[in-house]
Formats: sequence, structure tokens, C-alpha cells
Amino acid sequence: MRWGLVPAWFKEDDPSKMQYNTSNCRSDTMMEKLSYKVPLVKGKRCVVLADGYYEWQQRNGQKQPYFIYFPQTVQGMFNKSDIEDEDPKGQRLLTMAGIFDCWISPNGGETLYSYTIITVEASKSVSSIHHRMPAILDGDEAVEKWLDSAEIPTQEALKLIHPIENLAFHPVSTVVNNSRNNTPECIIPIQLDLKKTKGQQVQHVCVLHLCSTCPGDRG
DNA sequence: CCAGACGTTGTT
DNA sequence: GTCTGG
DNA sequence: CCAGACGTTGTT
DNA sequence: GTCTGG
Repeated sequence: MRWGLVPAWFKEDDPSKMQYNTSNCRSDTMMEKLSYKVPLVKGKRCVVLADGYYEWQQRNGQKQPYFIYFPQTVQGMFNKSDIEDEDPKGQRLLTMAGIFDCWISPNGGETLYSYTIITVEASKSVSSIHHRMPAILDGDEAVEKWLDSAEIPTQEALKLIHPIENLAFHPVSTVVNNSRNNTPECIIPIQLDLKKTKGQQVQHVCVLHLCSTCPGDRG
């Protein structure tokens, strides 16, 4: 599926001619915006899987990127093959709530499936990085309800869209700033230079969280 | 009724 | 300044 | 989100 | 295709 929702009624022959951003969808207005409301009430709900997402923190004029993800099990965290293999095992992927639509080019051809990722206010746990975050479904039950548009009506499903606290994060290299870069360096933790200047407090930086709900972890 | 929009991030 | 591509 | 382009003539 | 503004 293509990221950036192309509404079913889009009239140009090329989706790249869309003149407005549909990569994200504000949860507070998605029942008012035509591009999202229409597919949403038709039950076109999807889940977007990712290792994590990046967000940039404004730090005294500079932008510091962070990688944000579900807390991992100890086993998953130290499984070296996760970093080196294309097919990581034992890694808990982020499950972000999305809306999709289907579009057929006026020239015909295959149906294009495309999606948008819902955004919400940042939760307390990530609010020091940025004031917005993707809507994340925390757990199988939430994921299954979001996907089950046959049984779970829109109004019920919308209750699943809210900020969540259960996240871990760490600062990463600005290598990630150029989206042409797609290397392990994009997600490897870096040490921030927390140079103290007079009268400034050094902020606590969360490097890694363990998952307190996983039996093998000790918080 | 028709015409025109249909969107978010951020910033100030 | 604003848009496109990734 | 950030980085990078932002243009036309002609030539090979 | 469907809603809002005029």
C-alpha cells in the first residue's frame, strides 16, 4: 500500500499530482475531513507496522532526531540477528492505526490502495520530544478491534485512538535526516553531549526502557 | 442551486 | 518561499 | 519530517 | 464522491 491516502474520487491520472498532504490524519478532525471521513465510515481501517518512528526534538535551535518504538524484550533487544538480518525475530513491531482508500486511475489499471496514519497529541512519555505522535494500538485486542470493521462500528473503534505511554526511545544520528539514508546507523543509539550551561538543568534522557509486562524482563 | 474543496506538519 | 522526493 | 530543487536551450 | 460556502 502507498503511504499518503489517495481519495477514491481523485481525478488526475497520477497520484503524485495530489496537491495536499494525506500522510497524516488528525484524530480530532477525521470525522469532518472528507478525505478521511468517507473511507472511515465505510470501515476502511488498517494497521501500519514499523520498527519504530522518528521524531525531531527542538534543542536550543538544533534538531535532534529520536527513534521511538515499543519496549522490547531482553531476548529481542540482544538478538544480534535483528540488526544484521532482513528478517528480525522476536521484535515487537509498532502497530499504528491508519485509514485506507481504494483508487482507480481514470486510465484504468490496478486499484491503488493507499493509507494515512492517524495522529494524536503526544503522551507524557514522549512529550519532551514532540507534541504530536502517531495513534498506536497497544496490544492484540486493540489491533483486532481496529481491523474488525464488520463487528466493531466506527464509534467504538474511535475509542481505540488515543495517546499511549508504553514506548521506549533513544536519540539517533542526524544521518536519518536524509531519507535517502537507510542504514543501521539510522537507529543506533547515540550519546548526547549534555553540556551544562550556567543555570540550566540537564534533562533526564531515556536511553532504553524494558518491558515491565514481559515475564523475562525485570522492568 | 452551483462551485470549489477535499490536508498536516510546523512556524510565527 | 514553496514544492517534491524520499 | 528533512533535503534539495527551484530552468531552458541545445547537444550528445 | 460528498460536503461547505455563497
